[in-house]
Amino acid sequence: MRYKDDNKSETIFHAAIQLINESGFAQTSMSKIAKKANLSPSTIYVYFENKEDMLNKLYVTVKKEMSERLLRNIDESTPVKSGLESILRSLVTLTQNNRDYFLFIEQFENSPLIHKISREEGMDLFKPMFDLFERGKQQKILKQVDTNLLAIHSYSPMMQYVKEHLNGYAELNEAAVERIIEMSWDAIKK
Amino acid sequence: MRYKDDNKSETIFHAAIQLINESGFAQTSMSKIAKKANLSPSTIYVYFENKEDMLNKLYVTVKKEMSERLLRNIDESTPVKSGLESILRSLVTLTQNNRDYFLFIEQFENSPLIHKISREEGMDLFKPMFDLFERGKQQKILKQVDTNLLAIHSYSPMMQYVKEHLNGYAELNEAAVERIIEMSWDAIKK
Amino acid sequence: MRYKDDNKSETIFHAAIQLINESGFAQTSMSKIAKKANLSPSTIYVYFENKEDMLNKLYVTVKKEMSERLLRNIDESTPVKSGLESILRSLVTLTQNNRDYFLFIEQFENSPLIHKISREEGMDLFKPMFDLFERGKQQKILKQVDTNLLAIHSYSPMMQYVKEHLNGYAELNEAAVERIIEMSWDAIKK
Amino acid sequence: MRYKDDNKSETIFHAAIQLINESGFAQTSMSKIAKKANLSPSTIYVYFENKEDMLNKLYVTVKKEMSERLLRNIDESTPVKSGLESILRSLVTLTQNNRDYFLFIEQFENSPLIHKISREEGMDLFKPMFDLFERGKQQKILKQVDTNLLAIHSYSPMMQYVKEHLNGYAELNEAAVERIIEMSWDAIKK
DNA sequence: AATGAATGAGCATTCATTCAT
DNA sequence: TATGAATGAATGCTCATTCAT
Repeated sequence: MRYKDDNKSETIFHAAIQLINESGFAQTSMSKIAKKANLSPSTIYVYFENKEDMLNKLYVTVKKEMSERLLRNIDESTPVKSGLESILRSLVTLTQNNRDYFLFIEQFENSPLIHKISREEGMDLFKPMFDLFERGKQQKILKQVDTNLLAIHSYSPMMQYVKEHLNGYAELNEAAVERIIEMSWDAIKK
Repeated sequence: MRYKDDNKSETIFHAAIQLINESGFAQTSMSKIAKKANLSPSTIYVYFENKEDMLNKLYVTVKKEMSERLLRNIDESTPVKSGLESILRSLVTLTQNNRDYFLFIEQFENSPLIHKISREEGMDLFKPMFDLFERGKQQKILKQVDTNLLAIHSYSPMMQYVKEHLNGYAELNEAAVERIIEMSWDAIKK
Repeated sequence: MRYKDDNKSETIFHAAIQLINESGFAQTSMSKIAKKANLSPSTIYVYFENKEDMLNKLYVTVKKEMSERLLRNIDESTPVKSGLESILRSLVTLTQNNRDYFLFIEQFENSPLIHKISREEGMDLFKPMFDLFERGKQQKILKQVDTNLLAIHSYSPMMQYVKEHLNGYAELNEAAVERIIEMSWDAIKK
Repeated sequence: MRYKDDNKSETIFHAAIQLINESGFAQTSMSKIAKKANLSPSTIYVYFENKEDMLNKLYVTVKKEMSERLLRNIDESTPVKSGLESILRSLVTLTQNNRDYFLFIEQFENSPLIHKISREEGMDLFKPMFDLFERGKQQKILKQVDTNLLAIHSYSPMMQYVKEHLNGYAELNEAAVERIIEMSWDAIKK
């Protein structure tokens, strides 16, 4: 008897992400994914309940992978400012080196196809970042506002910047990255 | 001979937006749109070349409508700070009163189904906002950085905040709106 | 009040024949014909009851045009042998100069879309040729067999030859035409 | 895993031929074929790429079947005259016993829906007949003309005769068959 | 007579999924 | 576990035709 093959599951993931990024979820059929992954369509159903389930698992997996790498360098002892810098610089590197993953996530960030539960699972992963800002507030380094507002002002601008570059509208630029970090800091610092 | 009915085109738009928001583009068939719009499926093809064309036209139309309303209150004489405030407050009001439009746009902001040309058409609409920041730089009120960075720090955080509320994660809150405007201003002001 | 325009009818004919020859009846829609003829689809229905009616009228008209030209040179006084020659040579010239007409006719010669009555109408047109052979039998120049058999041996081979050339399989060749006439004559002569 | 069923392919063939003969290719939808063959429409696509592909495969298959049966009785030792007789008599029998096949072939003999390559594949099958005439020329029994002309004068008249009967214009008649063979022989013999 | 808009019916095809092995 | 065959349901779209002017 053979066992489920983790490798196969990953092969499916990669095929799916590529196709979905290229042509969208609607245009990406299970057969096409199967063909790209060199499998039979029915094999996909060994690993996922159905197409929607596959998408949601894909979403959570990728999001987890990305957030772990993003937050890998910070812990409870990281100074707030250098924590912010680390996160934002990692964001730049990560998105540049994992264009596929990132585009995929963005595509579904606002889609009704992603279940609320998957979305929440994805958000929980960023808890360490929230902890960082919490700490900053306690240390009176940051503004005494809702932590979520600090988070928003921290990552949204860089996210937006990075997104514009992935879509190919301009070259990413080290000086700009530096500026954005400073500006975000100005927004949240006391 | 019968005459084309501009109304019909709008009816299709509304039916399409609602359905797409509810279940996504893939799950929204032309027949379903037709049924909701009380039309024959073939009539849709009198107004649009195909499904993709419909989506793109929808995207540009909605984006135009929204940007016009968003920027309606600013002109070349508006002081920079009150311009920013006006835009951000309008953003809040608009998205609250036009939840459908806004969710629709967000859903396709990162989709490969939207052609580059539609996306660019959409971006051009925000020129007045860029002009405002340009002016702020000349008046030495704002940081001397790339105007795009000023723009990013101005609208991304509020956009993100508003998005979280539309998705139903929290109640929108006037004090928070106030805070976000201040924080964005801190980010971009000299 | 305007009157039906014979010209328009012909314009439709030409557009239809061209499109049908290129892609077949199934692939040729009324709209496409209308577009090629620079008309509204509904205008076609002023001249024809429906698509099938149009096809049948087209068939009979073209067949009539062709048979008239084919038999134009023979009458009751034409000697049998030169009558045969005239017809067969005309067949060659006609098909070369009216490739479109000929291909169209061939395409429907065996189609269930052509009504029996149209087909019979088409056959009646060849009466003068049958008369010629009748005369040949009376004059004891031709074999005393059913006239239809004489007809068949006269035109089928040349028709086949000509057809092979229209389909582009070989260059039409004067010597061959000469041979075919001789051979057909051998087949029917006493 | 299920296994492909050659039978299924034939079932589809038969259903298709019947429907196409009755109402033409345009009027014969894949669903109708499926229904007649007691299959799901999608199953047809397991066996054929698309409707056009199905038609072409059908054409070549039927043509092959017919030509094999037509030429089954002749080989390199068959005397020319009896070879001709055998072929023409087989033609009569075959078409009478396989009306469906024959009508189908005739219907598409001049259709642009049949690809050049299918047509050529069909023509190659008649090589043995051409060999027979080649031999007749070497033995100085037949006229020293292009072999194709001999072929044309041999089968076109009988083909035409047989066609007229399949279309129901007259009863097929043994004496006439005899005559046609003689007349064709007169046309090609030295 | 002429026509652009409108449409219900239907089409070829694809799809997510299940079956049978 | 793995899979190619099979399929009912659905899809985007086109069509012949009619409507309304």
